[in-house]
Amino acid sequence: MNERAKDILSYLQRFSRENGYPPTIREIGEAFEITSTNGVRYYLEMLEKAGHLKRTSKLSRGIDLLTAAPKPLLGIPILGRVAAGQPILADENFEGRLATEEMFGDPSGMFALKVRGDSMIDAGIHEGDFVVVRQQDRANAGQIVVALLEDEATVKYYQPKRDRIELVAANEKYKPIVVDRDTEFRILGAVKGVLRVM
Amino acid sequence: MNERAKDILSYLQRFSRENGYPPTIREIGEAFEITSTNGVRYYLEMLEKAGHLKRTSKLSRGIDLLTAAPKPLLGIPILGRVAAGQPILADENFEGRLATEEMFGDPSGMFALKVRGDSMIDAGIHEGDFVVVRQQDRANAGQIVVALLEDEATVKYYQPKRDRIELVAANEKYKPIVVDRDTEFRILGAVKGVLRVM
DNA sequence: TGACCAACTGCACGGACGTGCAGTATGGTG
DNA sequence: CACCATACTGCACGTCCGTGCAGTTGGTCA
Repeated sequence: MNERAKDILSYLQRFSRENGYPPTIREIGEAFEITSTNGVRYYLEMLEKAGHLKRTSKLSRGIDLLTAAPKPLLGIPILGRVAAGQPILADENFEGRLATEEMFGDPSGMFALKVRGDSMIDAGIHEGDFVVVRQQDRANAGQIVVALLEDEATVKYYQPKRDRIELVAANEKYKPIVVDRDTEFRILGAVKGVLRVM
Repeated sequence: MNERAKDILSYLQRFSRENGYPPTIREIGEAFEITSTNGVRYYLEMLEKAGHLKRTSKLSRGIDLLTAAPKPLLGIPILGRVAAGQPILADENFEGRLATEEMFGDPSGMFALKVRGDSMIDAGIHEGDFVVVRQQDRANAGQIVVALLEDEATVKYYQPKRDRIELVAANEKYKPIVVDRDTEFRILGAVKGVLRVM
């Protein structure tokens, strides 16, 4: 695949993005000063063989781009070592991207809650933070869970005992909440992350 | 705009997404069992007047969708009050979505760093957390900044004094770092958020 | 110098496609 | 019951568009 073919491919991508539909053979020809439709077809066949697009025969604008344009760099770059002198966003520093998708995986079955109160402050969860929760109705001992206690959702450490469940705060000021069998209680999910916006 | 028009609009969106180009009038007609092309045109005009699309006359597949299909639900839903009985992910609870784009705005000029050490633990920034940083070379007193001190990046409170700068930790164990005029020092950015994955 | 290939031109054909106009079934409203 | 709007049908017209085939141009290599 030569330079001109690549130019045509990126033209196809730009045209599709701007117009919402791909160009016709003749429109491509105009853009590249190819007067014959077969001059264009020559390149389209080339691009199709190279796997960059799929054509539907006899269909106007039947060009389906397979190599989508690279995403506009979603997310915030994560940097590793930052040394003096070199620009911060240099490639050597780059370690990945911060995007909720990447960090927490499939968002279905996940939700977030804004934290009220300071009961989990020793776990680094402050008032106003968002906790990222994976929906589940069971949890392991010691996990931080979101639980529903008499119509209110709370974030606490989960400590099941023989005959009861204790919900322990991460703050000396608060005593553990003891949940016995008679209390309406439900685990909503396990805390998988914390996000704070300042 | 009626129900059928909405159906047609979402068909247009699905078709475009799946094929890379919008359908022709006749293709729409087939999908909705409208035998006359003018039956379809009737709806296209309606949708165009309602501002959902723009048509280029005399052009095959000249449909430009303006109301883009809702994104495939990027991000994690943020819930407000969660009450017993009703399903967690009910609409009434929904308060927005957790996505780095939405929370921190334009990602250009932003970066993230993994925190080492416990010097900011009282500010709820723990070892292993990511701090989200907006690149800037100045900061206000009291802001948490990422600063470059002799080839090492540190996260601290920024406290400028008359003749020196103090970088204060949020942990009793550490004394403020005093930066005088002779020390190589640079502010990399201001901390705008914290993200922890557990 | 002649064979060969890449990169086209030129043209005709037929079907796909948008447009315009006229007409109609259906269901409400005064 | 007439009147009107909605939601179409039916058809002809012209042009847009992809296809097929034949031919040309310029460069390279033996």
